[in-house]
Amino acid sequence: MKAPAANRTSRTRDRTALLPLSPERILQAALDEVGAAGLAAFSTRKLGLRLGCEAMSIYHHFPSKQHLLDAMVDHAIGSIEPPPPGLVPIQRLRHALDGYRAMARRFPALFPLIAVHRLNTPTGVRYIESMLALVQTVLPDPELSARHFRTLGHYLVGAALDETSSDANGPTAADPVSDDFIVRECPRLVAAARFFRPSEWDATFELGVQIFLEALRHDAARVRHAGP
Amino acid sequence: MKAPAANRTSRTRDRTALLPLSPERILQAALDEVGAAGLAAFSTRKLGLRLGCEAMSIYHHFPSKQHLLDAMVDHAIGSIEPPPPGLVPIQRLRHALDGYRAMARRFPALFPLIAVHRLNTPTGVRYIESMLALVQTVLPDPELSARHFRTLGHYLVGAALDETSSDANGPTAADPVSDDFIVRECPRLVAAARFFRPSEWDATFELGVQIFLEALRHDAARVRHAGP
DNA sequence: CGATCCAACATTACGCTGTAAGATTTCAAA
DNA sequence: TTTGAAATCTTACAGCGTAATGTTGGATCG
Repeated sequence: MKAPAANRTSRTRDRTALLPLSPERILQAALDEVGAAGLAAFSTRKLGLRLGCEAMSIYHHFPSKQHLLDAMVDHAIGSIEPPPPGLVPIQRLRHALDGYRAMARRFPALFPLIAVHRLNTPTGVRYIESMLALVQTVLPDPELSARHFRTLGHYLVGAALDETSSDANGPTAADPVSDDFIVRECPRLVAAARFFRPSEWDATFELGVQIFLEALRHDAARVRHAGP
Repeated sequence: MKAPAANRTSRTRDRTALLPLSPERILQAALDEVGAAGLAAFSTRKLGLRLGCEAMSIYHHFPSKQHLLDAMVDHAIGSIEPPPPGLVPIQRLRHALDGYRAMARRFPALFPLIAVHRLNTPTGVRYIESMLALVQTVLPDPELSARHFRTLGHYLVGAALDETSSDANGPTAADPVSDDFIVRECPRLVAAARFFRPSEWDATFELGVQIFLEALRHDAARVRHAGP
């Protein structure tokens, strides 16, 4: 009364022999799928298709789709390269900032999720701790270092979000404004557009980093001057 | 053969008499619904429930849910208060930055969408143009003003996103790290947590603004000194 | 007046989603 | 070989956006 079991069995055996399901393989496939089709189109059924299994089989390794998404974010955060140890603190901080941006560029389709995600996993808090430690090395004052760390983070997330979401991932306005309108009403925007192109992103990001590091140095000198 | 028409008709008459559907009313109800239940739970059916109509009736006023979401973002951007005109440029810019943050706090549940949204509507590009004009008033150089505008925007979005998404809206890690772990492994984070509380957000945001405005002033002076 | 037309709203239906519940298969250990 | 547990599949359900189609009530016209 049921479908031919032989067919199903053989497929299953082939799969389990060649491609046993595992959290690692599922995670990698999920990252591939999001990278290829985008966050919005990511579904357990499509992931099952990519993995060669049914959607529900995934739930044996991840209790929910949210857990899988969390694992993806965790993987991305964990993939951020630590700055090289042989440099002065402020240069290590610079590398750390570049490392975060590089992560965003490695996972552009996932980044909108990363930006909004609370980093309350071991990987996440460890990353935060390491960045905070780096800022405190440059600026030992507890309050100022905490605030600088926060504002630096805000700039980082904002910049990475802009660079990744303008890629192709963010929702596009359903009826965008015409070029005519922009040319007619926004002369400054038209003139500045030249510096908004992707080829200019590196330089613009660098300017922001420069501004923050300069402010950090300045406050560090001020604190050193005020008290021991 | 159909359901009693009298019942349906009377309900319809009551509704059209008391609450005629319109884009404005739908938009307001949508903003209320998102504010109350969050972006993730926002659906055309629930919106219909709130409006006292069927889900499909909404489509007579908005061609798709995406159009409605775009209208919400547009409304939020359009609600940003322009800075008072009687101040020196840098103080107007300061007010403009506060105005953006105030908007984010007015629409915390919607902001994750705003942050990722391309502002390519008349309202959006006009807002960009006005902010760019403000930056150029302080720093006339075309390239530097364009880059400063961008980095300022990145900081603004990052800060607002952090303040709103930590509210309650962002996805929460499915199995968060224990407090024990944090206390054991992240001494700096524990020490700094005091400055991460919501009561400290104003001061931290102000520090970031200060840093950027100081950099703007500095570059403006540099440009004035270099050429006419 | 009745006929006509149309904007506004409702109904139904389709394919998609996440996932709960239960059946089934696979495989190692006893 | 039997047993037990782990891994996978099947089925089913409620909810989603929305295409297609119905229905209705009021304005416009002869």
